[in-house]
Amino acid sequence: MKTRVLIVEPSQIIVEGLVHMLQDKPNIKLLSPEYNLQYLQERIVAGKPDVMLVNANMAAQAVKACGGKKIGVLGLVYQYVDPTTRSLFCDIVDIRDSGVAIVDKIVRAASYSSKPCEPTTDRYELTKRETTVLIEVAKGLTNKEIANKLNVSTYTVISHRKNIVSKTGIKSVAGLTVYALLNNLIDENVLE
Amino acid sequence: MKTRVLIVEPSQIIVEGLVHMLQDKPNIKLLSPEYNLQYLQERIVAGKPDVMLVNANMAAQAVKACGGKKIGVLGLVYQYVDPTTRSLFCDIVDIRDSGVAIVDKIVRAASYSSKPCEPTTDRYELTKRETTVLIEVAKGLTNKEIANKLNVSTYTVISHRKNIVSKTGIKSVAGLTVYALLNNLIDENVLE
DNA sequence: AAAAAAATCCCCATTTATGGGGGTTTTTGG
DNA sequence: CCAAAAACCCCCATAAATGGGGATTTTTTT
Repeated sequence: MKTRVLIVEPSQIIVEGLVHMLQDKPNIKLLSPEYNLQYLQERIVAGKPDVMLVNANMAAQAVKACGGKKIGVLGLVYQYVDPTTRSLFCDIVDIRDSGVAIVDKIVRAASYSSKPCEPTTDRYELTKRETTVLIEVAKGLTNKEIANKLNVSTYTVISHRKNIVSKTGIKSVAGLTVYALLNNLIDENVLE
Repeated sequence: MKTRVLIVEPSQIIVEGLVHMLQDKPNIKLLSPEYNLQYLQERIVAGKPDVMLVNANMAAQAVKACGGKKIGVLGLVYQYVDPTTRSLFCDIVDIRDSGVAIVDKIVRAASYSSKPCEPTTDRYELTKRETTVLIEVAKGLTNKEIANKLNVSTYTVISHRKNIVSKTGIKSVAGLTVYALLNNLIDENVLE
């Protein structure tokens, strides 16, 4: 029986590429792809995919959308993905993977789907303020500069930073920067 | 007359995607794509492309390979590309661009190619030691830790860091981390 | 072999950051 | 309205980084 695959990916190039690489495989039935998350839940109900191949940046929403259903969720990765996000997926498809490798991962994910991808537990979450502070840290501002920008005392900024560190477990500015980058909190233009 | 386009991109998915998006366009003639840089120069001589669409990570080599020839070089970008690399290209094709946008950029790049893409001048360069220090900084190590790892005194590490700052103009650890990430000096696994 | 560049090392004063502790005031959700 | 969470503020000691200033020894290039 064919594995039903739903691709969820905003890039037309990649969707086209995947479709043309997978469409004639004997053990795969491609559902028509989704380019965004808007109607994902409806698509899942209607299409009954066994496996979803999802842009890694849409990780959390996609996993939520399949809400307990037995769907193997594969992350589609362009470049950098943090371990936390990675752990949401059964497996990772890298954009540089060969066609054979991708088919292989899809088939394996389908068998995975007997145990549904349970949303990972105990995920910390940063508060609004912590997130804004993190962003400024990742932009390279000092505590004093951040304090001025946010109109609070440096004590407050330091407090938030302590919380960020204890929640994420990341101590260094470098690590926090990567974290912010990976979570799309900042982009390449931070390099003044 | 059709614009001759050479795609240089290691990812099969992306190449397939681009080929299927571009192959039937009336004003574009696709040369068979290259997946790596090995025979690029020969391919350029043989195929006489007007435009090259090149993975941005291969920027420097690709521009060098077209050595003064009148070729419009477009950078193909997955995610993050630093301004310096960006400046090597006539224009940037983002992986999320639509088919129409890509065709448009190709056509414009073809007219560009009357003035050949001259490699940017005055590029500073980090020395070997500076680069290794930068990498460790971007991994989040302290000067002391770096000194131990490299078996030099912290004074030396600090010296190197001063040089890095004066050469790159980037003062913060956050900025240096982004820089290292963009230049593929470190990868996602830095998040312990 | 001489000059230039890279790599190494040192000191000092000042600024920032870290890690620990303690709080109060707003906001938010039930 | 009340409890919990978030946001805010403060102090201290220590660690680390920054921004100046030097210097010597290796390597590399000419």
